[in-house]
Amino acid sequence: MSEQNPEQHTISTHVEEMNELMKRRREELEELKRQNINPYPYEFSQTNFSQDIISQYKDESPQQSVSVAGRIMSIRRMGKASFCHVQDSHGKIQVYLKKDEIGDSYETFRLLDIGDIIGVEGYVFRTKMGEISIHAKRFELLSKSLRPLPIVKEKVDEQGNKHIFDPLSDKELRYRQRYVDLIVNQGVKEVFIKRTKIMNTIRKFFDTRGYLEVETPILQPMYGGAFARPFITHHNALDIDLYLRIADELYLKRLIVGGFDAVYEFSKDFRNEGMDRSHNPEFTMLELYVAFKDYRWMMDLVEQMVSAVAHDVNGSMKCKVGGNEIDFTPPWKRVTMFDAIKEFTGKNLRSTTEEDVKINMKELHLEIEPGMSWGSMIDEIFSEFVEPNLIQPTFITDYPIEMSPLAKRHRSEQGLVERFEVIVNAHELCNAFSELNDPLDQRFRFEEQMKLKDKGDEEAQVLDEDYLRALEYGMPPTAGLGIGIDRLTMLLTNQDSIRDVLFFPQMKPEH
RNA sequence: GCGCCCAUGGCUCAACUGGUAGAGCAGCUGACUCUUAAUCAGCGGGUUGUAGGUUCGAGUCCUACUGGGCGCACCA
Repeated sequence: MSEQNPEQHTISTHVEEMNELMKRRREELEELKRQNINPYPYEFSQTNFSQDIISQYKDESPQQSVSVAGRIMSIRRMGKASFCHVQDSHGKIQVYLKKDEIGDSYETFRLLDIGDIIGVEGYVFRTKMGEISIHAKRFELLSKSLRPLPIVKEKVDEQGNKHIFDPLSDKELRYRQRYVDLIVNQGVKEVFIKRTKIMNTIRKFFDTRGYLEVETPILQPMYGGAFARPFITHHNALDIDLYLRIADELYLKRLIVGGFDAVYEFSKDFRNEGMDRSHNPEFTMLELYVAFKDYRWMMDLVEQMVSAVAHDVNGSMKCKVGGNEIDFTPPWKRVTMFDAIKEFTGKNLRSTTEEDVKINMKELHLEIEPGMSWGSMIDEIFSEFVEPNLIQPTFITDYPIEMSPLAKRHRSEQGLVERFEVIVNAHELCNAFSELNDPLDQRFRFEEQMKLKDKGDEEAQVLDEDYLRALEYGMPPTAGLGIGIDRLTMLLTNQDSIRDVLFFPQMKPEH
């Protein structure tokens, strides 16, 4: 039955689910076919973009012929002449069609709707009311739309301010049907274009320094490089379970062992955890590893890179995020974790015992959960009392060793590792350390993690024997970095939900 | 996972303490060959997320479910 003529499908299925608006459009589709107009032709030679036409128009110049293609976003019919706005990938332009000019096809235009995609050929002119428009000589239907689009109207007032009326605001519809959101909501595209620009700028920044972009496995026989519960899948032919990566860290460092000086990857990572404004089950992490460098060097690099990206994307080192203005101009403040805690709690916890910290936790009214180590309590105090206060980009350095099984012991501070995070707008933006390359210490740290795992910590890391084998061959001193691309995009585009920087955020099934 | 809030025509929203659903835009018919949130005249469109319950009567109250939002937890 696969040879059925598509013609026979047109009004067949799902008629009962259709409302009158959709039925009406199918009737128009039939009418177009009856008139021998192909509602879905194969190509159109589009030579101009709406925005270029508008920005390049000069009243004195001779008539310019143009050809644009896009979606009809509004129609104003006045008997034998009509105006409509056509939206292409760059913007919108008004089109003027009159019967004297386009003849019989004016009747075809009567069968068109908001949402239909057309191609228009004509010349550019300015209307009496002052809007640069296209006087159509000819138009062609390029795709008939069968569903009514949400109608968003806008008005530009005398001061040139745009007023949007009834924007499509239903978040569920916007996320589930992002295509509709992109069509009708101005500005949504901009966020995603910026997202790509951010990644391109980072790529350029690294490439000019000779760092190699690489790809490593997403399906891993063993997961590692972060604290998180993984997604599990199954390979039928091998009959083994595989994990979707939670990080690519251990693979990139294997490549450093293999002799690359610097490798990076934009890594789609997957973590089987709760979802909220800053967490999507799949997200994008940039990881970079550079041989013969340490975390101090990495701080300078991060400062340069992020400020370059901010400037490239927004044309300024400063950007508005919520109610704050964030200034990415280097140098950023650098403060150790313990100095930061002292600054915001008045407590010096650097040379304390586990018992001392417990007393301080109580004084600060924080709950002590069973099995909390010295390091995890310090971390808790930090996230409660320090992090919320850090708005401008700030390097927090030198973390407790328990929280960082892949980071190198601090060269001079007992119980700490050489690690930093950058906090911006009260959230972690990146995480970096001098990488642990002592294979014996790494084995010891993995074993500590395994003990936690045995105690029921589902997020403790697992011992990776092959990774240890790689380290045993010798890894040079290395600096490593991870940056959440989604969160960086949120910052630079002033979006407060990760769903607004992902085209298709994870949603529960519709029905 | 827990708590709070939300769900009404294609879209944006209304409907006082429960009285049997209304507007704007979009759509349709007609008028209009420089309009622009076009205008003018007329018309149609809803088993109010789903399933139960209370009531003479439920969009409105109750219960469960589904989906969404926010917060908390989890989140290295």
